Amino acid sequence: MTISAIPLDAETNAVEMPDDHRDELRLWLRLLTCSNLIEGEIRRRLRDRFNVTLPRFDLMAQLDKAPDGMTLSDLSKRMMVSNGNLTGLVDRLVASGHIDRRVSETDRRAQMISLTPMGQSEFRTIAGEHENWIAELFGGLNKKDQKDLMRLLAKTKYSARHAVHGDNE
Amino acid sequence: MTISAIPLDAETNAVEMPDDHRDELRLWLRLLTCSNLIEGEIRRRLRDRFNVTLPRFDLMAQLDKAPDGMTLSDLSKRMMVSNGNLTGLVDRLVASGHIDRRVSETDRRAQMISLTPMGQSEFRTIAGEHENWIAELFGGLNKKDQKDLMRLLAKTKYSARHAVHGDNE
DNA sequence: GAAAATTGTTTTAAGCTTAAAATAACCGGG
DNA sequence: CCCGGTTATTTTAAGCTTAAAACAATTTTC
Repeated sequence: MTISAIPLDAETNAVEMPDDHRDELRLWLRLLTCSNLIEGEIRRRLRDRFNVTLPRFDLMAQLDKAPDGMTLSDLSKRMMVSNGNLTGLVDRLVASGHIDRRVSETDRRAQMISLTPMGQSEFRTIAGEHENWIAELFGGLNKKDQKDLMRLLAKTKYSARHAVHGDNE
Repeated sequence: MTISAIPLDAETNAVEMPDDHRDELRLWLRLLTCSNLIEGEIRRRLRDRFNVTLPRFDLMAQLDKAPDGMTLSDLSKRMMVSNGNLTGLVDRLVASGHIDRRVSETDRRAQMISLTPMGQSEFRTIAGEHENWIAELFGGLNKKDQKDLMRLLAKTKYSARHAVHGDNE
């Protein structure tokens, strides 16, 4: 079967239009808009109501799941940010008394980072509110919408990862 | 009809669980992951292949759609970033010869920003590639998936906007 | 037409972010 | 034990981002 066997369909004015990817572009722009809209509102509320930034909150969320603490490298992988970024973030959270850093007992290069009691208590208060905000922001979607969106985003994530890493990782 | 008329269903162990919003939280985390994954890859490719940042590219994209130029305020609204942010971004793009700024003839406070011929030509090269990257990243979704996702994201956007602005705007 | 409100832009201070280079400690042979 | 490679972290330089304050020009209102 040669290429010429494929019949030309109604859309074959394709001479001046190598590939039309405008739909994908619009999809991406809409995804980005949603993400930015929600993230922006979360940042705003965290700042206004709890005087905390999103990166600080994210870091504390990771630590809350690891009662025994984590190293900077672990945090860096989990949060998908650079090591250097974390150095500064951790410095500021230590300074504000939310987290503790102590040199690992088994590896003098590494530091174990953990929430202070104050940090944990403050985080949990914020996290409770945060969960309500998210529910509010997604309030316009019914359970079926949520399920469908979840599935399509899983597919999107897989698709993007595939394109990013070329199958491996 | 009083509240007591509502029968207790199977899920009513709700005593220790005021509202369960974990599904929405997972949905949000997945949306964020998708967005960050794709945006990160786009940033990386823009930098590696064209030595340009995403904000610069976004700014040029706005200008490309407005041949007669735009003011900083217009750009600020379109791009949804702060004015102060734009001042710096524009400074750097003027310095690199991609855009022009001239005082508005009708309003001495305002400046008209527009692409230089070099800026436009460079932008269009990049934009072509960019569109292909997006198509590649979303390649795992068929047309129906894309249509469904588009619809659900529209709903999400509406829902979030509603929660952000409380109906108005 | 002058005061008041609004609009357009810049400055400032603080924090976030990255890549790349530097430093330091570990680990696995030989 | 020491050499080379790896891993953990920090530093550096540059750019992005914001909110708030400042300033300047325009428009509105009386």
